[in-house]
Amino acid sequence: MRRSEIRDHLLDTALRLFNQHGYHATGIDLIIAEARVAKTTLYRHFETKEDLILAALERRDEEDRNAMRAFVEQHTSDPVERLLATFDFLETALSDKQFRGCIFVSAAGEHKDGANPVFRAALMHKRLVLAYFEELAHAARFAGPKRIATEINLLHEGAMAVAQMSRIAEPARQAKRMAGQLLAAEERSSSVRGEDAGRRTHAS
Amino acid sequence: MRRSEIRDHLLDTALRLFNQHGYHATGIDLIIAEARVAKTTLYRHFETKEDLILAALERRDEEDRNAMRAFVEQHTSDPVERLLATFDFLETALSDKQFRGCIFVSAAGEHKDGANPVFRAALMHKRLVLAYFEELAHAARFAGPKRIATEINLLHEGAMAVAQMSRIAEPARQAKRMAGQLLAAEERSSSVRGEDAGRRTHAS
DNA sequence: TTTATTCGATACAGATCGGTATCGTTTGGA
DNA sequence: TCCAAACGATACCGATCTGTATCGAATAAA
Repeated sequence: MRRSEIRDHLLDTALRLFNQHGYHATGIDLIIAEARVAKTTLYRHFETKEDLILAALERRDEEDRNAMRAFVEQHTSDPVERLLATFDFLETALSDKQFRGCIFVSAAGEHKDGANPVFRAALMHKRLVLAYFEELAHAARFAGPKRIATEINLLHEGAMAVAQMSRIAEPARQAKRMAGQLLAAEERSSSVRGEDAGRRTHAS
Repeated sequence: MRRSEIRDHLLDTALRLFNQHGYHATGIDLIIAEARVAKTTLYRHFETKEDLILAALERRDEEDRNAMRAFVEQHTSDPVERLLATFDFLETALSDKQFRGCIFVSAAGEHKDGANPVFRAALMHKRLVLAYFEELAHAARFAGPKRIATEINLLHEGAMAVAQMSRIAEPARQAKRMAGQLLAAEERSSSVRGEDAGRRTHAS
């Protein structure tokens, strides 16, 4: 394995174990055993365990948001449908047998101090996701895109929290139905091509 | 302190520290230091740390659900308003400066194995809360009380998850507005006193 | 007042934690 | 081909973890 491959492999392994057991419960010794790497090697790539956690979260942050963007954009071009398509993407995540809750929520839950770097990294991810929802809400010409985005976000968080314990993907579908109903009642400025404002959108 | 007082005091202290630092990050030594109790005393009341966690969760489970019931029932007698009043109760919880996320979600997040007793205790709490929502939805004569209850539940979970990171209580108010809007569109069987079915409920 | 129980204090056991030091081997680039 | 860097393996460090053992003092009921 080349140097960059080892680093990636370590991040993959760490993320998998963090998701499976949590952050405190996952020891360095377990990570290197699963990754089949010497302890010295790990500490040559990451100064501390916290650095490893931060690197893992940053990687997943970019991966997740890129994957959601790609999924949504190739799924539909209608701006309102794109907001709803985020729940389809969410459903694929919750459908994973290995899903054990949002790793960023768990990270924040195990590092509750607001000044903790891990907490701040998790918070940053949530802000970026919210910004994407806002971008979609803006493109859909909703009257209050910020509020719409926070509503979509709240539904996402709710679905993930419920699925964390029930271990089923249904909450994603339910959240999508709720979002569809809420969005249908929202005012939108008419588009340049004379689309109806506030028309009822169908939830796929 | 009498024996029962010590036990209660230990549970109080443990719950406070679990909420502040998490479960793994809170050591037995810290708990006994904060509770000003000898280690032998703690282990005379609880066999293991896991037993302490379970006892703490069970206590909070009953406390929380009783408090919500009491809050809701004395707040209004209208069944639909009672469903919405659960969000007012939630707001009081999120307004606490010490709120760092739902302790049951955190417990499940740190004990992710579905067979783990701590996970199961957290799951049980969530089921009982959901059952209460279902009870309220049934009393409000909604056509699909089970679905209504899971929707209310999803909004609660979403508000708590968002508030865990943003550290503000606004998500509770937003969730209430969303719930009010969703419930207003739901069909209800007319009550015996000839109340309007499906009338619009105002969100306080 | 006696007696059994519970308490606090402390020392300690054994395991595990994150992290370092050492050293021989492998490997990739100049 | 040579050399520096990165590798694996392993022993080790001090700290911390959960949990136990010991023992004298406090306490409460009979």
